[in-house]
Amino acid sequence: MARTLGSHAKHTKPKISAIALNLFSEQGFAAVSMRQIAAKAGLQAGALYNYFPDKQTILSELLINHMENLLETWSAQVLPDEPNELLKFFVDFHIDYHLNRPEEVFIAYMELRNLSDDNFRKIEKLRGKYELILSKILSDGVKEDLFSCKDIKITSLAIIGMLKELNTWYKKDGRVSVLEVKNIYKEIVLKAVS
Amino acid sequence: MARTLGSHAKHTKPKISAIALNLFSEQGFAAVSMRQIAAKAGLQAGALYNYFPDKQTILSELLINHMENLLETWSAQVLPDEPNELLKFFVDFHIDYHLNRPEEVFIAYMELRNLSDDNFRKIEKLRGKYELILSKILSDGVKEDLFSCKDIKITSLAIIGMLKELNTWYKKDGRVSVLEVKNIYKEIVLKAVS
DNA sequence: GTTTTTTTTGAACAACTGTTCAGTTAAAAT
DNA sequence: ATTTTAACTGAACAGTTGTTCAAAAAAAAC
Repeated sequence: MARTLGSHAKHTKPKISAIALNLFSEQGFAAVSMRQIAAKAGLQAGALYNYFPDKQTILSELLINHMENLLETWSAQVLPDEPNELLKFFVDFHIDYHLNRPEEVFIAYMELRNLSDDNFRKIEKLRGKYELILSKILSDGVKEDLFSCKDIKITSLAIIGMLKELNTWYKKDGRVSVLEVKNIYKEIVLKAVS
Repeated sequence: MARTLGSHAKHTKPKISAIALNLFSEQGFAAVSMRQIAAKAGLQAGALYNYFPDKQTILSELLINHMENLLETWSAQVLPDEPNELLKFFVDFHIDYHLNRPEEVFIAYMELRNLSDDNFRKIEKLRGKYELILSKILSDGVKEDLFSCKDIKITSLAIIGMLKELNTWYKKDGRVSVLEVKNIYKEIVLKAVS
């Protein structure tokens, strides 16, 4: 067998992705050049085209992987049955997952307009799935008369929006620990649907 | 008196700002060129430099004006005394103001990294002032034993984050009216600090 | 050690970038 | 009607952009 496709690529492609993620989140997609990415990877710009057909694909792969990874990680969790506990679990999970991936969160939020229509729809679909997880938790809770809210879909979006905001200001070495922040948010969320 | 400085500029400068706002919010600061802005204003790129010393200043003026305008508009409101009513008033105000200015909100969120350190600090300061409005409402309510929350600053950020999220999905011709959305959010916010 | 295949280079392409500025146009002031 | 001044043009500058591709290098397979 000849040298298998990507014998080196196995190392190089993820490296490029990681560097691109870092640069995109720092400077924005449009402000980062292929030469910049290549330089940090120890390559010439042309070499990037062995791994990605164009610049946009580097971004869309990052975004799609991020969302798919989020959903897969959720699926792997062992969930509590009781709606109150499950809602708290969701808040903890969301905060943990996102605070540990600030760069992905940032570009997922900012760079959607740089995607092709196709890739944009893919992301929207994945995002919808995630929102549905929370909507399901809320509607189950409402059915059991444990939660109360005027509109489940909007409440889901509001809660996720509130959680996302965390990423824009939270600093690990700040005034409050992750544990404290989680407790504060869990209290707010639980009261919001009470 | 000779032709006063800006006799024409009075029309042209706001026009440039409006066009830039539109383009920045659509494509992002880095992706928009001076020639693009100029073309939409019926000018050559060079003419823009009669009104702005550089590209970044177009952006920073937009952002600073947006925040100052927000604070001034708030100051001009006649506020209710009672904390519950005041909090509801704040939610209504925020939603009204921001849903009517989607482009400003978008760039205020996305393009901070394109500012110089100086301008960035200015924006942060203005933002802090706005957060303080909500913090004050909450702490007054807590004093009167009407509200309860673990951490006033974080709760303020969480609420503002939740309200901001609205701008990312709300469509005027969608399933729910602005009035309904406001009511839903007011209920969530009031319960969250109960 | 030779062949085969993958990976990378480096130059080239045509277009675009923010910004400057001498020179032109047009409008207001006299 | 003439002067003064603001507004704008259009070309130029020096650099960067995403992308392509023949040729070279490097690594695996035989």
